[in-house]
Amino acid sequence: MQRDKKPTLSEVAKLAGVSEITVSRALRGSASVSGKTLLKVEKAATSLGYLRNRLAGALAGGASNQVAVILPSLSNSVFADVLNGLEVRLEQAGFHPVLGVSNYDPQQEEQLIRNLLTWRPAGLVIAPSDLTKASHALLEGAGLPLVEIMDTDTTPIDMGVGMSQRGAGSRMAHHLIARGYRRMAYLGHDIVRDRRAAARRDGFCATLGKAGLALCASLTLPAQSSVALGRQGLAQLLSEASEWPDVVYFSNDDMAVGGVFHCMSQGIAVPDSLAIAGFNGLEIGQSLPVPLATIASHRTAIGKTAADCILDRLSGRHTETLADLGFTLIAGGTA
Amino acid sequence: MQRDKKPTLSEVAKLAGVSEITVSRALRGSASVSGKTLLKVEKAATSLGYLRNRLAGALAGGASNQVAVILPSLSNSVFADVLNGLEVRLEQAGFHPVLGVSNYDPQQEEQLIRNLLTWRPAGLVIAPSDLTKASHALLEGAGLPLVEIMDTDTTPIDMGVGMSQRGAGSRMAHHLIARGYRRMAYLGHDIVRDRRAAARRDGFCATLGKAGLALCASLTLPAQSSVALGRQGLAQLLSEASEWPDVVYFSNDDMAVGGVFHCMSQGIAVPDSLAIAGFNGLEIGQSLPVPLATIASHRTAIGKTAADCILDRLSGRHTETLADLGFTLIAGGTA
DNA sequence: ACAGCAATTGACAGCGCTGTCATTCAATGT
DNA sequence: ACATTGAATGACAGCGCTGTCAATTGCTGT
Repeated sequence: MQRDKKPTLSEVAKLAGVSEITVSRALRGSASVSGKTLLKVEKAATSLGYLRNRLAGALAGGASNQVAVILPSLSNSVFADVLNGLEVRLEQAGFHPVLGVSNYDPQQEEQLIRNLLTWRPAGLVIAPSDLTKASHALLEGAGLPLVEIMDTDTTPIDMGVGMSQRGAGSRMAHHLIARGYRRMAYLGHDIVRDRRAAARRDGFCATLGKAGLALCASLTLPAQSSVALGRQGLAQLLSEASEWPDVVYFSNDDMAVGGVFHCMSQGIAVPDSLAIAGFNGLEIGQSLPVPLATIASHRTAIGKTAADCILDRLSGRHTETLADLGFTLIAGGTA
Repeated sequence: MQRDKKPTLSEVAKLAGVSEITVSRALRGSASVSGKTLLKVEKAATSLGYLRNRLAGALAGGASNQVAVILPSLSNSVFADVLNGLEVRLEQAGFHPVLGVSNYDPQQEEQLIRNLLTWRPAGLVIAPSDLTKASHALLEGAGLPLVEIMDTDTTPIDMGVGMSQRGAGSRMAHHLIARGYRRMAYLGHDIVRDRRAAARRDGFCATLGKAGLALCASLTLPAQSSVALGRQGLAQLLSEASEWPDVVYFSNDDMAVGGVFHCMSQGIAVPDSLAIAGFNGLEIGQSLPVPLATIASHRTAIGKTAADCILDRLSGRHTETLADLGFTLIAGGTA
């Protein structure tokens, strides 16, 4: 590892026998550089192993090519998918995500926003957990393309990409009612922190209510969602419930898959003795011996679309304020 | 969204009635600022909504607080875990990961290294897919703390954190032999691109060989690993195999879980008719009705340790060249 | 041959901050 | 009382690059 200073523009310029600014233009692919000088410059640059310093470039020119991304969690594969979609699109455009994870903690989220903004990113994508007043103010005053992702139930500050979480919950309620289920139970993970899971639950319950129904059992576990939690949670729910439910609506597919596993290990027939429904449309759920009834969220698309919003805005193109990417019911076989 | 220029140091200085450098020192928490001026400065800064510009700071001072992270994929939850570990540690220290995903493509990887280095990150963490000569040269000449993660089978350029993939394969072979299995099959995903999966397979086969055994069937599918691929792949493997194997060693847990699902849906008793082993120790495998036999890699720890390596090096502390975090055999119940 | 024009190239002045060294000033020791 | 010290503050000069505008060049048409 050589510790020497990296070569600078002016050294390349000297070697190529042109001015710094010409090197700068040549290396950035400006049109107003003749083929001959371009060649000279490129030769000089590679022979010196020159790497431009984008810190300096961004400071001088304003454009940063970094996009701040704030997610509430990475253990949840949903956000990994979103990040994946984001990264792909950003990379295509020569941009890079700078990542922050808030752990569903508003304070940490605010700190993250503040810190990431100090890098003067070209844009900011956030899956908000719960914005503090200060967070809100920071975002409003940031003066950069800003996309709030994951749900469309609230009005975005600048742009929004996602789906109606409430609507998804409602849709599943309609579906389960239509399938003839009546005794419905809910099993969720930490709903206080995951406000989108809470919105799905609310939508679900509201639709039940309109049909004159109500949850016959409900359990919310104060922990991160996981397959193990779903499995253990279903055992608890069933042992505590006063009556055996027809169907359990889980806060997401991880939990629901855990529920399916519990049933398998206890010999509970799914869906005949107990039906199971989830949310997200994860691959694992669809690869089960009996595919999971769920609602597919278009996670990767959300990431891609969010990236597009930022990129479009930066290139001056028109952008929608709110992109609702919807969701897709997967009837599956478990409900 | 106000588009106005952001307030600068000198405006804060003017308002606080001190010099720019004093503001700079105050806001960075330097010791040599009196309590009184510190207060004045902080008041002025908040009243203006001042956010430091770290672009300028890094350019002037050299220290960047960004760490470049290059991973081959994000769809694989393994890398999401690693990234998670990295992010947690970096965030604690006030650093941020800047992400690049190479898709197991050496060219893209090289491009990524080049691009990310232009941001003059404080360090670089890479899960190499396959470094080109140019990649290698870039990394060697980068002159920054550099950690190669995931496997310890090759000598790192600077620092390495991971485990022996070959050793993990070998360990599982020993285990399966000890359990009395003899007719062993292998089912893997795209091994040409995933050289770590290939290393595990090699280690597995080498150990079989030493015991006078060989794979009785083997199938490598040219696709990204997934549960669905494992499920479909096992069906194919079994239909093509000349003899029924005792056990199938899968390239990872995703694939293995798919294998378990295939068995479930076909009524193949696991492990009595067919045993199944994987790699990674994913939560899903351990939540199955019968927990998966596998080898747990310490993914989050790898991320954390890699971050620590960077941070330690930056603060001048001594760092190991190679940290082997090992792995843990989980006997499970499927083999 | 010469004005007129587009294509190239360059000089200069910062972008907003921090390292370095110099300065100020009050507190200390004898 | 006076030199000595340390704490607190400031002046200055860049970090490496790019936007702006000016200067140069080589062509064109007449």
